[in-house]
Amino acid sequence: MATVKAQVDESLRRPPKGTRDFYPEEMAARRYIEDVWRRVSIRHGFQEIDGPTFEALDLYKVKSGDEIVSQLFSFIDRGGRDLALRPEFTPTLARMVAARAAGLPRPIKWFSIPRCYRAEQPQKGRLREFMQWNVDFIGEASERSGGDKPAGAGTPARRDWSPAERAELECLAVCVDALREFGLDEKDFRIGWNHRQLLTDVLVGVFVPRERLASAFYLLDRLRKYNQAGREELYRQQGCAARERDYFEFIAQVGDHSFSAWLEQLLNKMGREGAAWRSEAGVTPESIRERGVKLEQHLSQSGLPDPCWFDCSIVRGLAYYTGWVFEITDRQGESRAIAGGGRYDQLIEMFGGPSLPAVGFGMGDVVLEILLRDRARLPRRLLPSPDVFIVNALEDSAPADRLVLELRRSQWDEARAQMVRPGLGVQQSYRGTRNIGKLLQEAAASGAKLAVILAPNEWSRNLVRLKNLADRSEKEVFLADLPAAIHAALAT
RNA sequence: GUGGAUUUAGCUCAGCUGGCUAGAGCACGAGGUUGUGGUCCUCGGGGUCGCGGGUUCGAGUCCCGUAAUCCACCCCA
Repeated sequence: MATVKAQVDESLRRPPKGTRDFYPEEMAARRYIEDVWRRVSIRHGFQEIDGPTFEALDLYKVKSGDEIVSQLFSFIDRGGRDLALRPEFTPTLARMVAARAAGLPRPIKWFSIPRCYRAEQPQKGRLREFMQWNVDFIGEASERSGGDKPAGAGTPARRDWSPAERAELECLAVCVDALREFGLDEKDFRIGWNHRQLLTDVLVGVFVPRERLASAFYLLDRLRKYNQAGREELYRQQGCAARERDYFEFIAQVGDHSFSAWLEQLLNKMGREGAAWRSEAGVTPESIRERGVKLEQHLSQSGLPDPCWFDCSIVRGLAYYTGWVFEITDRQGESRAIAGGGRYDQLIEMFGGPSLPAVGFGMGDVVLEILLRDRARLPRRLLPSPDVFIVNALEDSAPADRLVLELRRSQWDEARAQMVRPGLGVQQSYRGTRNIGKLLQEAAASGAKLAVILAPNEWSRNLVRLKNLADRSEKEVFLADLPAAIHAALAT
């Protein structure tokens, strides 16, 4: 063969920045993760959907604003349309729900496993192309809040919400169930929750003027990540008064605790300072406590195997979350977020649909896989194994080739319209050697449960040897009886 | 987009302050005992030392640039 000069530059020999090649091992790991996601979703009664990999650029501006564009891979098609590779699935979901909302049975319980794209600077756990499991529970309202209209612009929507909420619980349950199925438990992850309205009410009541709420949320999001000096800098930047700074410092010392304990601490501090609760719209410490505790009890006493902690630092940037939010983080790592989501009651409406309440969450494959590898929780053997490995020690290769194809074929009974015998996963060696020892070694490495040995002495009597690779036992079988013998051996 | 660290074979790495044809283990491939398993032995394919310049008689080693990776920012849907 003539040699050809390479036509590609060195830089073209690597996958583009922030993307991955999936060789068989990596592909098997990805499939394993996706299979768990899919299996658990279906078990919990969710149906799978998907949409286009790219959408109109404007679709992503609806909820995230213009600044999102710099973080998207966007392009213009030949008709001059602005398009973008999907950075997330929620806008597509909202579009799909809005388009058929009238005809869909409620609640709508959908999940998806889309490939998503973000033009970010890649880091550990953050790539430019990744898979993201999305689970959404749409149409199940908080009690007596279903048809609510959003409150006037400027003030967050206030509704007579009730913590007795199934959608929140189901989303959390399916998420935790998947993590459990991956072999993770409370030593590996921590569930934290917060509530937009609840937190707003507390902040306003205790120490934050309403016009400084946005700044307060921003601070809460970051307090945990900074040391003392970093926090002081933040307070200065945000123009915090001494009293605000004092409260934030107090709040920053968060650990695992219940909502009521957290609230109690704040109220005690207020009491010591002789400060008064700033009452607005009839919100009192007691009413807040009652709501928070009710939600907390609902989440923690509904059979979830893991405790849920109140965590006011979970803000989740998105403007579209309207109530409960949650985040599951890695306990041992640097609090990497494994999954996160919450309630977004106005989003479907933003995309032109009816007012439909919804709860959903996302979980990416990148952080999850790193976590599973760290904890050695990926199954040892991920590559698919054949059922049978044919070891050919005959001079001729034709009989083995014939046997391989025969065993691989399934058999369909036309008259009874049913499968009589399923095809088997069969491999044989592509090497030239007839050394049975080496071939058996290859058979064992393939992960096959059985080996069929074709060798002259037996072959001359129409016999083959059927070997169980696990316990190394073997027996002679007539060629004609082989399929039945294999199926019998596999069944045990 | 900004700053820091790193880059030698497919993987993990060695290569002292510049000096023979750049190495090991694992992995991969071929073979050895005329028919039974992760062993052993032999042999082999593989590296423009990330890439490009510079200094030097001489650069894997020193200097500059650049790319990629990781980390910290920004951002986090």
